[in-house]
Amino acid sequence: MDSSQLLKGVLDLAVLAVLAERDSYGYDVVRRLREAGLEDVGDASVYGTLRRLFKAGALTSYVVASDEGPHRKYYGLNDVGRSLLQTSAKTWTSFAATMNDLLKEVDPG
Amino acid sequence: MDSSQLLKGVLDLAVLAVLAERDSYGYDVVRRLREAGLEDVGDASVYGTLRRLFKAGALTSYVVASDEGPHRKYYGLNDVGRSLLQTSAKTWTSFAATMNDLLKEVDPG
DNA sequence: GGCTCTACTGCGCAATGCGTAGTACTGTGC
DNA sequence: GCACAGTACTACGCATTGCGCAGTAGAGCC
Repeated sequence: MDSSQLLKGVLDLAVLAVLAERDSYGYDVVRRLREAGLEDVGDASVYGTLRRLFKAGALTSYVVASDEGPHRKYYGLNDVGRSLLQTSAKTWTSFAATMNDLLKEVDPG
Repeated sequence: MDSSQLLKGVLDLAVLAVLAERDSYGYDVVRRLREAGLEDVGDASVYGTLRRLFKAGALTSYVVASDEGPHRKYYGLNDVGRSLLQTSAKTWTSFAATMNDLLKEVDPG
């Protein structure tokens, strides 16, 4: 199975999770997700997700000048985002539990 | 988050898992997935997945007449399917672990 | 001046789950 | 006999969303 498909519907959650820790900008979110283990995440996917979440009203946004390159567009969670994160996390956890249940009878050994 | 998106890339795995238990036909796979907790899975998605997996050479197929309705197209795992199931399960498990890691710092408690 | 790293945007594509309609067989109730 | 529900499958088109790639642009290094 192409692991990239697994991100569908979960990248939002992953992005919200890293933003919950602290405000961040696109390039940095990509780095942090990859460090967390999502090594194959595409940068365009993350930027797209940030834009989508912002458009959906879940994020605040502000621009900060940088010493080592172009300006950075920081994003942070607002109340909508925090609440979205909580409900999404619950949905994910319960879904993952269901899948693990389905799979446990499959264990090869 | 729309929980339907969570199925992306995972429905294959779920279908393979129920077929691993025993051979089954589309209508029955839908029922078993819903009983397992995937209540929102659409029937067309399952039929589509079965056709896709069959076309990919992961399933065998045979038709059986039924007493209580139209014929049933049974599907079962072959070697390719079993191996696909094993690798997909591993990929999923590791991915889920990564996500749980990301989320554990988010816990509202 | 060209190269790399940083940082973001936009375009179009591919995968896949879903809604809906359609076909068709069996059994039940009138 | 006929309408209807339950069973069982197929086909068409849509929406979502992650990705590849190209493009723009600033800062530092050679």
